[in-house]
Amino acid sequence: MGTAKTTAGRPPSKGRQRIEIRYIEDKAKRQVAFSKRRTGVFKKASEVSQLCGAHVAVVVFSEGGKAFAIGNPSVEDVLRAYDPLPGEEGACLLQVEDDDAACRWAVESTLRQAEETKAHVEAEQARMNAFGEKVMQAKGGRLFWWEADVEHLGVAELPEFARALQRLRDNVQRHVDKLSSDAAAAPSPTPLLLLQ
Amino acid sequence: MGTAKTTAGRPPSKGRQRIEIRYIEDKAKRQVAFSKRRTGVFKKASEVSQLCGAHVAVVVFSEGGKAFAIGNPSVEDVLRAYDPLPGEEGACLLQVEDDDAACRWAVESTLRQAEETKAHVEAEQARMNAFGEKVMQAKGGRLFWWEADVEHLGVAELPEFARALQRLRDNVQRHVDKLSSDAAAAPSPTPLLLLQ
DNA sequence: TACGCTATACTTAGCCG
DNA sequence: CCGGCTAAGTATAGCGT
Repeated sequence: MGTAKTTAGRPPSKGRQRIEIRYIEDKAKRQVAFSKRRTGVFKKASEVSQLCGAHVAVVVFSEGGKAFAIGNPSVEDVLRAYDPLPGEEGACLLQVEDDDAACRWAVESTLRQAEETKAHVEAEQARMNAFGEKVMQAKGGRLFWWEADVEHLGVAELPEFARALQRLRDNVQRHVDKLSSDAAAAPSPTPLLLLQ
Repeated sequence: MGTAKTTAGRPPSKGRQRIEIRYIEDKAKRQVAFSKRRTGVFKKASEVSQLCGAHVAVVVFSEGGKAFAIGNPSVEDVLRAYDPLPGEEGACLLQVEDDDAACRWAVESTLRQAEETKAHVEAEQARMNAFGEKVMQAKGGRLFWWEADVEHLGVAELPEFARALQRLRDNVQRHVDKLSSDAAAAPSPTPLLLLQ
């Protein structure tokens, strides 16, 4: 008895232990975990792709800056479809009143999207403009996108989101006011910010 | 006894059954599997990110053309790092996994690649849906769909839109309150990180 | 269509070679 | 670093609500 671990010389392996999903401080363990889990994620991704005929791309950068990627039909194709990879956007002018980092990110994305496929976007907008239906609902017969999203937001992101909405609402109000009074003036008094 | 294996009125559930990793013909099952597994992949990806401090991006297109994505620090950041911009020398070593699995789907999906061309166009639409799903709050972008709609909407429709936004904001506020009280009750130091 | 449940298949932490 | 082993933790297929 005592510490009799049984199996005399070899402990029967403690088997998988529960771990917290926090940064693994131990470098060796971290690297092993990365290797194993990266494989796991890739496998899962491939399964989704095969089982559901979905197009997927996964890109992972290790801390060492090494990149690993997998994709169906190919990483490039999927990423390109998701975002027409930047390159010739150049500088763009747009109205911005927030210097928040998140805002910049969003704006950049939006710009790329608009620049690259303005026509498609407009076509889609025309469809969404079925405002008579409701400013666009999520496709899956879900609630409005904002309702669904709010529930998925983390507590840290909510305040920022709330602020964003406030600004958006103000924007709308501005448009209302503009349309109510007059729409002949040219948009010049608006502060312009240069983003790249 | 006889066939009495049904535990009276409730079958004891067959539990998880083994399935082949091949395209699920049954549309309903396929959709369910997609939904569940997409969540699973995202979770795994986020775990790799957290545990190993790795940057990761996952983009998934459902057959319906709906896009889903997650990324740390952000999908765009990771993708941009992955794809060396013409002029911005990405000094990152690129190592594409040449796994057996990888090749397999690539081959199989090559057949669907033909239709992929069309998917490119639909991608724009999908991308916007993705934004909705992930709540990318583009604040000042002038060309974001809702903004564009606003400009095209008549005076009569704006109030309704504004109301919708108001409702949204209230929704957020409610959620914030809820999370705040929860946080106060439970001293959980981890509110919820990014990555769904 | 989206969840919740249960039994199981699958993934993987800890070790060793 | 890669691969194998074991046992325990997770993800999920099939159903029901």
